[in-house]
Amino acid sequence: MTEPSKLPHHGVPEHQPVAGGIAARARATAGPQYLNGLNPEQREAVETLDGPVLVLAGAGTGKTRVLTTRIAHILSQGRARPQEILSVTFTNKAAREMKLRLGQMLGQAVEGMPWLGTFHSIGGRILRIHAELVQLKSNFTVLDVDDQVRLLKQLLQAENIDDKRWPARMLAGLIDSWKNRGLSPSQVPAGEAASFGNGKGGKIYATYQERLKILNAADFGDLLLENIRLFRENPDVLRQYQNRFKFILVDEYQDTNVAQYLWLRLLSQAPSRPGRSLADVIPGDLTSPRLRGEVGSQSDPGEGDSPQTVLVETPPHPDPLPASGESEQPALKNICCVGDDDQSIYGWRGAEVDNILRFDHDFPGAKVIRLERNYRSTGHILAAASHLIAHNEGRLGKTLRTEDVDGEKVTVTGSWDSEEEARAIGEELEELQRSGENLNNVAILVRASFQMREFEDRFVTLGLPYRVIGGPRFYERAEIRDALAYLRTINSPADDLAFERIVNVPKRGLGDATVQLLHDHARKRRIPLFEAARAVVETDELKPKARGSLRDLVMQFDRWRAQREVTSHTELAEIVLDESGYTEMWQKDRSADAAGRLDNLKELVRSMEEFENLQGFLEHISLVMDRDGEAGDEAVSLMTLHSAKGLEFDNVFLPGWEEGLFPSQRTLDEQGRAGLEEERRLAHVGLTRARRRAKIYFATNRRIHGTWSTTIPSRFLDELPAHNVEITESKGGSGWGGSGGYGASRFDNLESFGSSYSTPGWQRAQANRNRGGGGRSGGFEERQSSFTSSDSFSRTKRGPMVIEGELVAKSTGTTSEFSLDDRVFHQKFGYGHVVKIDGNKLTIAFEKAGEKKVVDSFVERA
DNA sequence: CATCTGGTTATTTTT
DNA sequence: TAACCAGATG
Repeated sequence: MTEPSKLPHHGVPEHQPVAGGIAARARATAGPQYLNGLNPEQREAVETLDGPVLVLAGAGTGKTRVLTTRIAHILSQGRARPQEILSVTFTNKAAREMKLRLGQMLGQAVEGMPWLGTFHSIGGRILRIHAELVQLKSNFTVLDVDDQVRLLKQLLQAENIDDKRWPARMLAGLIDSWKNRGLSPSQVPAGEAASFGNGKGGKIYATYQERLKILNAADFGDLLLENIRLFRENPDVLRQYQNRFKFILVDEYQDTNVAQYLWLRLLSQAPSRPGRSLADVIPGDLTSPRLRGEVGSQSDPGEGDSPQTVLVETPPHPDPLPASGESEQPALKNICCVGDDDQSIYGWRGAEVDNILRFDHDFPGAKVIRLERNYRSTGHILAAASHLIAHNEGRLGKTLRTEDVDGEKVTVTGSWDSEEEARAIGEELEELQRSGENLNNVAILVRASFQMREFEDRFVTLGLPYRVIGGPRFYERAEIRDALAYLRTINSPADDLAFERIVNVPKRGLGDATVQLLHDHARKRRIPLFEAARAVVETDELKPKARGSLRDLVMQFDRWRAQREVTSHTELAEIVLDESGYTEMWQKDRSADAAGRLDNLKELVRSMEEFENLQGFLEHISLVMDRDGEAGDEAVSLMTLHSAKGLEFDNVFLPGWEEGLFPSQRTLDEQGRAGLEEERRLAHVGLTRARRRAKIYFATNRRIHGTWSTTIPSRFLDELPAHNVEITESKGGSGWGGSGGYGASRFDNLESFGSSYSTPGWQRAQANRNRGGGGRSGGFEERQSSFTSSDSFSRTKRGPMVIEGELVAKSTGTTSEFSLDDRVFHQKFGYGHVVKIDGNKLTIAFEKAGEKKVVDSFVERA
């Protein structure tokens, strides 16, 4: 996998200089080679091997480097063998990155690090080994959200719950959040359990778990939660892992949820003696005030289930030695958590910032090391980001500093509306391009994905290459899941969810009625759906058409299963996709993304090659598949702030800094101050992605859900230090009558922002504004009327704008190879025909997307 | 059983 | 506005 032949230099982060002059260099020569170039704090983080360590690693301070070097250090010091180190990350990408860097550092393949991976993949691996102890078989299926929802829908129907009022999706989210908090069905506080489906929510959660066992399946949450249950109910198993892992390393600790925290806690205790119970393993103190408050406060004190003890679950067998167990504080393992509280942006998904804030409480005697030397951004950018994040209260506090030059100031640009914003950024991008900047060094980071559309439209007209990062992950795409469902059905005939998914895809005339019949049969005879299908085909319960169709399908699957013995799994996949008519279905589909879907299917089959057999492939696919590729050609990256975490670019554009959008009104409404702080961290993450240039934008008018509304510049703008910020004029905005005046008044407004944030009146002004903002849950749209009138105004403005776009296009001077009425295909918009030609600039009427202006190199003849 | 139509609802997203 | 889904229609 990781080739030892990789260039040794490749993995060295960025442009980190050899730290701090003579002293450091002298010391560096003293230690082993791999310690060279670490600054003193990094070095301390690497060399402090004993006891709990928390490394607070600010943005761009060499976090991954510390983590990998620490592993190298442990190995080279002979403190542990590779298989004795547990090293967890959140994403596959991070795990891959670590493997890669480690391989380079050690000059060796890292196959010997079997326990380096994501929480979920490691949890899943442990679970497969001991599957029978949690009522599963080791080849259990990992369900995706789709499967979960489908299953829950069935359960809701069985309970006669109106799924209009109580959507399955909502329950899926609820169950997921319970699992994130480490709560099994019996542990969910009664009040919460009753909050869904007329009090039946908790019951359905329990039934859902039972159904999962019958289906031999686990959802993502189970990979951790069932793991925790495994450990709690089987102390000997837990002990085995406690013994094995001499060192534990955790990446992105600020993103851990309660379940992950509990899992880590269990593993990080020194192994207890055999015969002792859970009380040893989980000291009562584990239920920290935070957890107790969270779990306990939400249920009635009088409930029989005693929610307070939830986290110290009663073991299956009563503790034989409770008294002595309590007083002992079991020794803690050598656990090292790396994270940055200022980059915690996944609170809404269950991450507990508190985990990192309370680290030294949870792990007494922990050593806390701060990495504050930033090797990424220039001075002004770093100062702006630091100043901004300093407005947060719930943080451990770090001050990033750099030895780099001040560089360019952060710019703030106001525009009339979001369209002008996109235009302004488009022009800046062209300017960058002209000045020889590689577009791979440029990113546009938005708060919400709907903002991307405007940029895409603009870039398409400009012919500016861009790529969208994020969006649905590879294995989440419908075509991939369909293909997987076929393979799952072949592999395990009892996988009802998979069979149900593809029974009528492509259309075979087997609709709801047929499926319902199969369900009835299956339930009555307690057999899987597939077997029910086989049986039903023998009866005359179905209409001849459906019956024949179903018989064919059953026979096909029988044939494929037989073929499995004599064919490689990749070949089998091709055969299945072909014979089932699935490939054909997409070939016939004329929509824009059909071609892409076919590509994805090919990619899926190709990726199967890396696995031994079908079984192995299916076990890992849901955990390991992610889109990665896309390295490809030079292009501007377009993504959300969330998906930008961990990345860096020379030039970063940050549009949409407006109240309501950023910070998001919804977050503010739902999470209050905590929500605001998380939004602010998001802003901090955005700014710190930039190496050399950070450019912020806000628009005065934005269309939200189809209606125009006036917006106020984001409060985060007021929180930027005036000294490091420059107000610039929107380039796209200059030159129109009317808008200049508006722009100027905007700037008046802005003029005050720099100096006002620190003035005494600032707080009050801010409060006023907030009140105005808070009270306008409808106010966001309220101004609409005043802007319907301005709509005609802006429409007249659109005239010159379009011409401008054409001028840019004309300047390229080439004549198009297309002619009027040509039928063409565009990657994004699909099929259409040419209605106008202007140099290399085409106007195309798309079948689906309507009329668009597109540069000819972006379309091909259809 | 497939297709059409109207009502509804709008972040962020590993695994 | 637009995209998605559920129920009514052919």
